[in-house]
Amino acid sequence: MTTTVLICDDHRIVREGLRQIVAGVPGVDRVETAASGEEVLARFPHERPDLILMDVRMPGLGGLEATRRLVSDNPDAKVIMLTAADDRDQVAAAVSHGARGYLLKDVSHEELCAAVAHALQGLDLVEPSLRRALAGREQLRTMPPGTQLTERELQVLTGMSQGKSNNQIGRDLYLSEDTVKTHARRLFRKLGVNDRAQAVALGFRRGLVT
Amino acid sequence: MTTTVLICDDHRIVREGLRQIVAGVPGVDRVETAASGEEVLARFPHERPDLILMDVRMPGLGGLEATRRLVSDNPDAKVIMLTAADDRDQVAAAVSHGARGYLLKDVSHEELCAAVAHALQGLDLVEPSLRRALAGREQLRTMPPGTQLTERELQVLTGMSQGKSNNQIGRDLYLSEDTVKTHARRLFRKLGVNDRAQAVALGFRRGLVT
DNA sequence: AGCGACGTCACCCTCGCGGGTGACCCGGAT
DNA sequence: ATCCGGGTCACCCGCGAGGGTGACGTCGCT
Repeated sequence: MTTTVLICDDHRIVREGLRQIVAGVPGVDRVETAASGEEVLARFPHERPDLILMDVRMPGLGGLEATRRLVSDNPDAKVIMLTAADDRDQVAAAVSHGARGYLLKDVSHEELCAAVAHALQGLDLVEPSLRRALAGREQLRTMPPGTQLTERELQVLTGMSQGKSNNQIGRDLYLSEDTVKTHARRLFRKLGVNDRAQAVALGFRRGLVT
Repeated sequence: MTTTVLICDDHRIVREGLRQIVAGVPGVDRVETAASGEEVLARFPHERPDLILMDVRMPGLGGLEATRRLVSDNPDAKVIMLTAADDRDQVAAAVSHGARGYLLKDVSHEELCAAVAHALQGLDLVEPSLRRALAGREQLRTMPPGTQLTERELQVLTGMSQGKSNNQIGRDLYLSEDTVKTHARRLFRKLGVNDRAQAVALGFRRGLVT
């Protein structure tokens, strides 16, 4: 039985770098690469990799959404999210979306090897420096729906990030301005912000909008 | 005489990946790595690398500002910016800041080797797919001061991206709210936007704020 | 049948935002 | 000496944004 690791990142350089490192891990027989979350979803059913290393920040389907869908369809999939050092929000979100663990992108060669080896043995990964960020993990998993942005709210936030007024957003979505304002108020509450500028900033930082 | 390439990226994985590739380029004798723009500035005078590969997106001193300062102090420095596929604004900005060229992060192994080899021969690099983005290069270089954000304006924009009101920004910077509003108006004009939400979005997209 | 989340819309009210304009000071370039 | 860019501050004005509240419909779950 062969052990396969699938690497997913939109930057070829990162893919190759990871491949070089992961290929040297004892017990890893094959290393595959994918350039997008969509590709992972499409290939997983056929290739059944034992472990997936996936970047959070990707164009199109982001790492979070890709993981959520993947794990939803394939509960046995093991996903380790790769993240920059500064997006703890995304890390917490990743775990709540079904990732088995996460790694900072600036881990050393050795740490990465060890992490992959551990993950292949079925262990979940928690980077020490960010352990506290996961203290609220259970809260995230069992978080009442009231704290996740709904589709509509995300559409309104996207409109805001494009500099549109509530009225313009309403016309785009075939809604009244008052309805847009209602969604705006609700998403402000969920994000814990007071105005659209803050919402846009937080949206960018959390990767909700691009 | 040895030929040295200095790689600068905040992610160790990317550094190692690039090192693997660049080390194989004919004519390259040494490959050094740095984790931040500050480190490059500090080490350049002593090590005098023949070529620097620098990521645009880095915490602290960004790739753009690091390049600007480096080239300002050392006009003979050769810098190639590494950029994601979607930030053309930053590419144009990079060139205007003194970079000799740029590469998309998902270039192939071969393209990267060829690019490094060319750069070491003193040629500037222009990725075909983004050549048009540089049509305005001269405009950028000779751009009248009226279109670059001033230090104050950037401070105000930063405050906006942190969700602060004009009043709060004023208190932070020891200015009156009216003065903040004046800076806000001016930076809106320069960015071509109508409100702070648009300004924040554009700021994030152009890498002016993080 | 009841409940809660979501979506839609409306009304009121307050306040900060953004635009326009004018003014003064400073420093560097011509 | 003059001009211009930048910084600082002030006034007025209109409008959109944001908060509060209430309402009604549709789901899906229990």
